[in-house]
Amino acid sequence: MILEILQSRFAAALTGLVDDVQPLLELIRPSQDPKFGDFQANMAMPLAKKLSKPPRDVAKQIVDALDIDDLCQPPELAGPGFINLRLKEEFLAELVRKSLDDEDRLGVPEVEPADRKTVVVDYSGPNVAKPMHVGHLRSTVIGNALAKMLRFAGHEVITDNHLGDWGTQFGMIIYGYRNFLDWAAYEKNPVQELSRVYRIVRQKVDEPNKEIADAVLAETAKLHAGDAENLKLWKEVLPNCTDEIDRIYKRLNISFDYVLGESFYHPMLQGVVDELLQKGIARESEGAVCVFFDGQEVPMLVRKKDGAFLYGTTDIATVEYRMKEFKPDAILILTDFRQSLHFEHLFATARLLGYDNVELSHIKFGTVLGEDGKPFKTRSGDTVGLESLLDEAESRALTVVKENDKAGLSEAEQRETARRIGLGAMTYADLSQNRESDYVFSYDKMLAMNGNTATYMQYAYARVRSIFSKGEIDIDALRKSGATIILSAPAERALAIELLKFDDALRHALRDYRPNVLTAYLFELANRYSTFFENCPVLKAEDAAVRTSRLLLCDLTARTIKKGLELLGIETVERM
RNA sequence: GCGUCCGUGGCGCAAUUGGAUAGCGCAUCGGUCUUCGGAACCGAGGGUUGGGGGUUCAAAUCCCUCCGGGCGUACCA
Repeated sequence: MILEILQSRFAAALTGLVDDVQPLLELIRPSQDPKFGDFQANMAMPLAKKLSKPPRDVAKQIVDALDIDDLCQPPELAGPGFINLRLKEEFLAELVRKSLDDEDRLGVPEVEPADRKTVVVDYSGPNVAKPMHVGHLRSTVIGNALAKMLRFAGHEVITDNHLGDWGTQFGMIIYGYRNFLDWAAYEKNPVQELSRVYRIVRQKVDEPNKEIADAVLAETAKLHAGDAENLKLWKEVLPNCTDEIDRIYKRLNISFDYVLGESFYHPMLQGVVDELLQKGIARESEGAVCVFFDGQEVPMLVRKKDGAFLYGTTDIATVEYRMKEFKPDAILILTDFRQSLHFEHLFATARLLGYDNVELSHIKFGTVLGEDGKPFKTRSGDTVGLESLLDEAESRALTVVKENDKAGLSEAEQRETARRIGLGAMTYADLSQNRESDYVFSYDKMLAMNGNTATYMQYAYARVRSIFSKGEIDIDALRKSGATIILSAPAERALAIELLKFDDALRHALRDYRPNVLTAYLFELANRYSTFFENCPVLKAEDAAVRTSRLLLCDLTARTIKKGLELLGIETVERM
């Protein structure tokens, strides 16, 4: 909010100097050091180059043309041509007031109607044949956060879970079902037993055991060709798998607008291949049907020589379906970065098909690694199931909750608190890291509750709330009072400025689809609040006006933290 | 081989995409409490941003080169 206002003032001062002022306005930023003021404008240097004048002269020229006295102290020139701005208390107070009065959005504006997009967010996408594991958490948690943030920003968001319910892994399941199934175990826990036979087959294929590998491919091809027996088996097995997955989503508190798995697109695949051939986009090579790309040796295969379709075929069908059905401006697909080449190929093919008016983005993220630096497995070679991870998170949280409980929570309240804290810790661990980096799996790290963690923020939130309950404050009356915001103490001022950066943090996070920008902001906000909390007594403030003002700052802080965490898919607690 | 991503205090990571003295968490050491929740706060030590060269008023960021690593590289997803 601050930034937009400053930008409009600078825009006025810059008119006539360049054709396009927008890139220059981007160079107005929060100062990293308080001694340089609150914000700094860095456009004089690049502009000086264009005008071939000394940068300090250009800076001076900008400052002279700048009408900004109502917002800040006289701008200061520094270094090669930085323009440093220190905001006036009244201006900050006015903006804080606006945010306070904005019930749902806390002063964050929605995107302009012209910029409003329809965005398909494709995330999670587990293979239904095997239990979900830690690797799926990244796609699920990051996708969920981005979808929420985009929605809050004012975009039309369509979430779609592209289940892996039709690929070669099903050939393995079918083969395993026929040859290795323990019926008693299957009756008892179908998914666990299916995943056991899946692992057996998988291992044999990897050995490699050519006979079994061929048999698996044959089962897959039969399924895809419509073989009645295999289809029947698929239909028998699938509901068990999806039930299992749904249970986990429920626990993670995640839902989708659509769950259109690979099998949904199967009827369209032949058409896709025909279309690609017909338009001369694909051709036959070594018995397979392929799309080749300029300057690249490896093609994307859309039909194998045995007639079966592939990942790429399904994904093209998916793009076509989404374009027809949803008419999106953007399609975001969240997967592991190891699939980068595939998506380059897919998007290039989509453009060849004429879909060039849509943003197609592969939102990639790093791999979850074990301590050996290899993709994560337990000692026995299994992946860590998501459910056991959730259990662990909650039980660790419960221990901490019990140790620290001073509020006298009931047993049920303790459990619910632990659930929110444990789940929040896990979610936050994923979101707070730059998504493109790999990370080494560790319970301690994932479930940490000190430092830059969800728990720290939840704690900050609970502390704010406790002020209101302790003081028996009527929040509605307080908000409606229209009381003056006073920002004379440095900690009050710093907190207010941080609160007003919420919309900037969101915009920045969405620009690169990076939730960690938002977590960093929230952490900073919680820090500022802690400093404020230490230095500025609220209930025992020196006079009534200061007390009211501080209560309002507390209120806005609590609401901002709550909203921010909510956008990340993390719940808050009133007491902990 | 080719493509691609990466290398930042002991460890784990940031750095608003080229901006001022590279920040934060953990760990280590020291300090703060008769005040609203100590799951807190304040401070200290620790860095030639893998090496070298270049572009620029300005480089962790861009270019070249070398070293080290991850991933991908035709019928898995």
